[in-house]
Amino acid sequence: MNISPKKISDHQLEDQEFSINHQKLIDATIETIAKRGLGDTTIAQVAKKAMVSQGYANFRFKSKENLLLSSLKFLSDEYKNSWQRIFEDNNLDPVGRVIKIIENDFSGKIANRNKIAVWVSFYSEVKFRPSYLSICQKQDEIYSSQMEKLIKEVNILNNQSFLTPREISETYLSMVDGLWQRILFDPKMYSHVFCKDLIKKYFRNIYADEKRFV
Amino acid sequence: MNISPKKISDHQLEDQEFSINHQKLIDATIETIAKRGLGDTTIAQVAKKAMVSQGYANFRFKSKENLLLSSLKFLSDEYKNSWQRIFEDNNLDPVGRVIKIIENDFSGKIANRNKIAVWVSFYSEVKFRPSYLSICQKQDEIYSSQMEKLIKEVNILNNQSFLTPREISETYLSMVDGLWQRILFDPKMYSHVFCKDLIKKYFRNIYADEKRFV
DNA sequence: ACTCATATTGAATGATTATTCAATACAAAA
DNA sequence: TTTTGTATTGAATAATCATTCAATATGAGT
Repeated sequence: MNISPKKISDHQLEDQEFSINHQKLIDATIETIAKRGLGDTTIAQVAKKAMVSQGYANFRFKSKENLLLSSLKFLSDEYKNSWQRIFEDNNLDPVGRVIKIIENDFSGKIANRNKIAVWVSFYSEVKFRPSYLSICQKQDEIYSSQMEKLIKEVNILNNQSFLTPREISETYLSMVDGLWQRILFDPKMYSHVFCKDLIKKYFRNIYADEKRFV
Repeated sequence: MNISPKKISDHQLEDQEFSINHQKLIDATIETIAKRGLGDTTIAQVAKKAMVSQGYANFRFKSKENLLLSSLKFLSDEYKNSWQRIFEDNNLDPVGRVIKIIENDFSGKIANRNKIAVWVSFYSEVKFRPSYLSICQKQDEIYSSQMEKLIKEVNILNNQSFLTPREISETYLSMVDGLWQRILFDPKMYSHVFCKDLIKKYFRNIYADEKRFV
């Protein structure tokens, strides 16, 4: 892999979003990574899948690095939108929101094998590319703190005090990451139903009276 | 005629794992992946670190792919040896063994940031390289079934029946994978102590009377 | 129709890197 | 010492790819 970074300004980034080709290229990048892996993803393949010329792909994103970064940003935003909506949903009580969060984290849109493959590819490079880290980390911090806040409400309503909201929230987050990774290994065994049930059982064990965590 | 006893020549002995250079190259490969990532690891860098010529590295392992595979195998075996010993330790009661397993999974030798970086790099390629998958998967299955057996013993001794051994074991394994990944993101926050305490608290919540899970 | 600005192409370039192999160092046997 | 077989080197090769850019297409304004 041969990447020479080339920074572009925020102004340029915004401009790009209005282009159809911009999104076509990002979609093609994600598909290609999912199919061949980050290391074997070339601009030529992405451009071909997006049906533009190779030169154009590079011209549009200034560098391969920038194309990858934009793709990670896109995935990250998509995920964030999905859980943001749930945390802000006032029609649901705290437990109802927790259940929606679990279901979202193992929905077909989020926890499918292709998207997980892309996530894990980027994760694996996080140590070497600070730009990847900052995108992933910022998102994770918000998710983490929102989750903790939500669990605090559940704890109060259920008179649970042995485990702190922080502990429950951290346990949940690490289980999700771990299960996603396991879906990559063995998608049959780690079906969405299996993963959701495992996590619900974890909560049921904590909140014994809450029958919705079956 | 005096027939001297047949001697096995040095080069035959050294053929595989007995060679010093063999191990030097594997160590150098792991160090290089940890430092630069799988995608940016070149034979030239590995050879330089191992202080042999580039041509020799390739000659010895036949291909880069094979060198990577051997390195993964080495890491995998090292990990396996560490937990195998604990599962077989008859001096400890079941709970004692569980605690040792947790401590091993977050020991400096196993859960350091370099080794995790290497693991995650290989994990991320598992979907595209069946040879990686088979090495990781086989090991994981044994670990998984041993853990389940161990938890079964703990469950019986502690009259715990709401959560099945399988569920507890799967939860533990996914938490470990998730926490390892998080160590990569933020090694300060996810210290070994933090990770071990989080997991022990999980067990303490299940086995309320077992004071060793502090 | 013509001009000019922008969008897009695709072939050429240059850098990187796995792999090969002829040449050499080395060591053991004769 | 000389021979012989093996270990190791490092330079050459060939393949892959990101990146560049001169050429061309497109389309809006006049």
